[in-house]
Amino acid sequence: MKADKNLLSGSTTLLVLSLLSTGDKYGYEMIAELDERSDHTFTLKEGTLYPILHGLEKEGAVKSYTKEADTGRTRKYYRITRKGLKALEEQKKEWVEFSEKVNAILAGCAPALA
Amino acid sequence: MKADKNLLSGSTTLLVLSLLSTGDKYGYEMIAELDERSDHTFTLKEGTLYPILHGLEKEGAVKSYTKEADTGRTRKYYRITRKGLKALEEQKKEWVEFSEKVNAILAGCAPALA
DNA sequence: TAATATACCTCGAAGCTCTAGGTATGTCAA
DNA sequence: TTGACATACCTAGAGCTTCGAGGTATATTA
Repeated sequence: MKADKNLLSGSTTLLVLSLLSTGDKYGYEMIAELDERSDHTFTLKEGTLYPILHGLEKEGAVKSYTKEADTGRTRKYYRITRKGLKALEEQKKEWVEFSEKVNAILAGCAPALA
Repeated sequence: MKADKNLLSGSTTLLVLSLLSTGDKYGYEMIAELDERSDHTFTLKEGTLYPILHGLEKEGAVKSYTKEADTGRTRKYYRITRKGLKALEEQKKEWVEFSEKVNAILAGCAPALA
């Protein structure tokens, strides 16, 4: 499980932007959706996600607004910007190249021990 | 480029063990081989690799021995152990699962902006 | 003989995530 | 109505990983 945590490092922004590309979402919702859609592999902690969202907003990749839910509770929604979409495309491309190269290295390694 | 650095995080040990599974190697050699086989995507720094090798040796995943090269220069070779091979298999499996899940999330995201 | 490449090493800075705390509100059961 | 729990947001500091920058030493080559 520890390895997963480290692997996750570096792809969290990509995952968050990817989520937001399908529609506006609020923080708590993103954590639940990522956790569910990854079968509990990507279980972002709040202490991880919120700073990331603040950072993305500061660099203009997302914009936030508050909206009241049916429950009466106030939520802070995030919407991806054009700039964010461009960043998403770029990071997606980097991820594909990266993963292909890791797979190429792994393909060249010896098979499992008997 | 920054993203690559972060993506690399967490997969370095996997890559190093993978290299060693094809034969004994010394540090400087691993750096060059990884760099070349990845088209300069995985350019491990010495300050990164040597501490990793020391850590792997401490936990019994590799063993080191010195050997004199034809040039007369002394090199420190590393050999992967049975324990290291098991770790490699495990990390390989984790990587495959992880990358598949990232791809699944990405597949669900909106297409590129026009 | 001086510069460069090889080959090893360590320390402190920087970046990212997590842990652990805090605040506040809505829901539901006792 | 009150206490527990889930929802929903936030931050500060610890921990882990990589990198940058430096150091040491030897072989090659100009």
